[in-house]
Amino acid sequence: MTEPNRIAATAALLGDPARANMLAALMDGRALTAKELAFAGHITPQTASGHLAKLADGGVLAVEKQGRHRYYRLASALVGQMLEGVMAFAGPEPARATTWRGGEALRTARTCYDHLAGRLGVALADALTARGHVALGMDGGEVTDTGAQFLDEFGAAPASGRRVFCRPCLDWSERRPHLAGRVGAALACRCFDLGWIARQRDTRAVAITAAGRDGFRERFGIELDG
Amino acid sequence: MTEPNRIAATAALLGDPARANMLAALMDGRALTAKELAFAGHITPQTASGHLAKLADGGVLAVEKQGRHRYYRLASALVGQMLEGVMAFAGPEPARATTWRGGEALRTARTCYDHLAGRLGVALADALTARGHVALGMDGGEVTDTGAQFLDEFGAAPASGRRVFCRPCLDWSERRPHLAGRVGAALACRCFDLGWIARQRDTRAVAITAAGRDGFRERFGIELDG
DNA sequence: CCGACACTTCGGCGTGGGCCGAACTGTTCC
DNA sequence: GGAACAGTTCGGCCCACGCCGAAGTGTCGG
Repeated sequence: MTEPNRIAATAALLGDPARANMLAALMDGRALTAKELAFAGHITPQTASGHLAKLADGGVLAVEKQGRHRYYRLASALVGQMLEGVMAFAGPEPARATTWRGGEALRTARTCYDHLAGRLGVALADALTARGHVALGMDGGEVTDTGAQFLDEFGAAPASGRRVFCRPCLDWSERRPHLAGRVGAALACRCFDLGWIARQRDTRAVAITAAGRDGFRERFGIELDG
Repeated sequence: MTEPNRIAATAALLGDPARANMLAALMDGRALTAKELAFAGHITPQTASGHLAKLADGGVLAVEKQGRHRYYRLASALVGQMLEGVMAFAGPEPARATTWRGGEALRTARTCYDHLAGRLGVALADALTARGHVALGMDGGEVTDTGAQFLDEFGAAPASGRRVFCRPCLDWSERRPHLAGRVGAALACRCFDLGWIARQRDTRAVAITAAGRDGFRERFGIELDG
């Protein structure tokens, strides 16, 4: 198969509404069962089964059998980045301000594959930038020495070693880059561990707990109205 | 339209072989006429016209009328990055080494939207890294002070100002990151201006000129066998 | 003005693929 | 063992969409 045809085959996998919905549901990095994904795709389990088989066959999803359940998840970080790329382009409804179902919660805080996005995500990036802990641009980003120290203290030290880069990820609701890559993943993971944020059923939106409200204010100076 | 549906609609645009071929032809950043794109997509002009209208309508392509010609090009850098993301995932034929039509030339040196890729692209990235001019990782990259000075002398200074980041772009043939973003674009542009490389008809592969062979050896220590 | 050319629109054909109901496989739990 | 449940496979329906030939619009050149 030629290269463009592989592109087409891959894109076609993402190009069906039911599959796109299922993939969007998996963008929070969790593994879901076939039934849950059928619900996410607004289709019956039989139909979902066919779609999931195609996605797995195409290397987009990885599947893990566990008893009578089958857990599907994005096959690799490359898949997450590919979807991010499409989302960054497809972006939010152009111009005309809409409030769609559950939109406000999603805009406030959500996960983006393995890191945080939405107003919380960009606020974190802004706070770390303002304090000189990270430098972030459209093209790339980097953790400074004080930043590495801060993250270490915070318990979100990315695997140490060479220079630590932050991959920027274009936020589709805020239209600005936020922290992704290893740094973003470590930060999000630590926030979950601290109980500052919590996943919710059937949505990528995350809830900010009372502890989180305090924590984000004290450690990052972030005040989220709402 | 909900967010996943916009993802699906966008991906569906890329998910047709004829359209994927046309987009691949546009990945070198040039603007092509409808007829040229019909050839690239292996379809008749009527069919191409329909596809191009859809792509333009979806914001993927920008069109410019010029006399009786219509020049189509990728609408924005976001489109290029989206396609890069899909290509990075769809990647080369898995494992089994194939030599496809024009494959060797493409593997040696090609353009990737607005920067250089292939063996030449990663060799440039390696050379600049080895000399401490840039630091590049999977997640991000940065131009050092000596690097900024070097690029300035070379005539490929990216718009100055704040810290200069390099966006890494996963090379689908070498499976390693090479220089993209503003830095990669400036570098590629300068190499074209110097006459070190030249575009070729009907392919994204670029030819390395005699001057280029010398130049890359002298300035970057790059010796390309072949 | 008229032919050549680039490109688009229209109309009709064919097929690929999404959809679901029904039936089948495999696991869990009592 | 049998009921309940997750998930898949099968078969048939149907529509969306890609395809091209033919015809229409607009631009260039003599």
